[in-house]
Amino acid sequence: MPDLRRPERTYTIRQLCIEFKVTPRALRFYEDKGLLSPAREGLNRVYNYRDRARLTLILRGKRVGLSLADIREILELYSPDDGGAAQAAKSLRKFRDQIVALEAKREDIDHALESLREGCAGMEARLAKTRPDLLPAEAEAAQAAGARLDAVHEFAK
Amino acid sequence: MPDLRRPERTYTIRQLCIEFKVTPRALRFYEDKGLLSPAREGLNRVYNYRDRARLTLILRGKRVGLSLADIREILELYSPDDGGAAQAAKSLRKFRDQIVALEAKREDIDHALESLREGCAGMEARLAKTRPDLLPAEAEAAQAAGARLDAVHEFAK
DNA sequence: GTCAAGCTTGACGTTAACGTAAGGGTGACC
DNA sequence: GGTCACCCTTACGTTAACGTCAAGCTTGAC
Repeated sequence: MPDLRRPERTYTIRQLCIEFKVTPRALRFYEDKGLLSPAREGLNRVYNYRDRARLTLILRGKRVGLSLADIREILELYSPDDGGAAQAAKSLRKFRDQIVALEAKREDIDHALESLREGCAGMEARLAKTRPDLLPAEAEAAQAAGARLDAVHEFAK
Repeated sequence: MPDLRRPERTYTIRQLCIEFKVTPRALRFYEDKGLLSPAREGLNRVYNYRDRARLTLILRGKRVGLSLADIREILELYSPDDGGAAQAAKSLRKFRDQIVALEAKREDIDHALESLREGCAGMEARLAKTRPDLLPAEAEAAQAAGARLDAVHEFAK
């Protein structure tokens, strides 16, 4: 029984599905869209280590909000199919575009987290006054840090 | 002509649409889904400062990949409609859930950015060997930092 | 030999988040 | 008084990313 991550290992569709908690339909769909292209054994799909790596990238891309089309573009950037220096220069531009877009997303997330944390602190302060018994254990730290009740209302910017 | 951000200001649907680069249809849709509820002047919608603030939150939520349903839940957390301490405790849990989810997303973005930057560096190194003339201006820094060509292939994890 | 498990390819259904067109009201301007 | 330029509602269309059957092949277990 080989290590689940040994490079020479191969996977059935179901094995990958279980590992990554997706459905066979999804994997076939990604294949349809050109994001995966596993080998075949007769009719059956056989995924190898590279396919598995691509899948992790696909799912990560999805989690950060990229469309399958975007993800496909990125995956194509990594495959040295090439087409000459002009193509490479174009790829480089796309890489940079994606980096800029993701950095913006990171900013948004940071803002959102800040708002949420403020709202959270407000809630904790409020609960601390009325029903401290309902507070989760680690909330005292937030209180000690000086949570202000009116933070609830500062949700805009 | 009042300051565009004075709290007492109101906005027509079109004004908000232009400012935030969305369509009237989108704003009406958000209203349909319970994320906005502007006042009316006859039939016409009249948005105030609070509505505008909610809209910024809605769009930010969208950019970080939340569904309108998620965003609505969060918005409801901020409105002190209340319902007692039990309700507040529930809200607090939801706040924390969202925070945890967003932190995970941040992690994903950081991973993705790392991969992209490696790929980018690989591309730059490659171009530097073949057609340095096609390189954008600031690329030398990356070269000096020791970009390795085979980084292109380390896209998995 | 047949039965269930797991694979395959269609092909139609579904949900979210709007787009788009149809039809109609109101006020301002020339 | 016609024609913009807005605004409204209703309703059907669209795209992405699958879900959900349906029908059929293979293969090991009993």
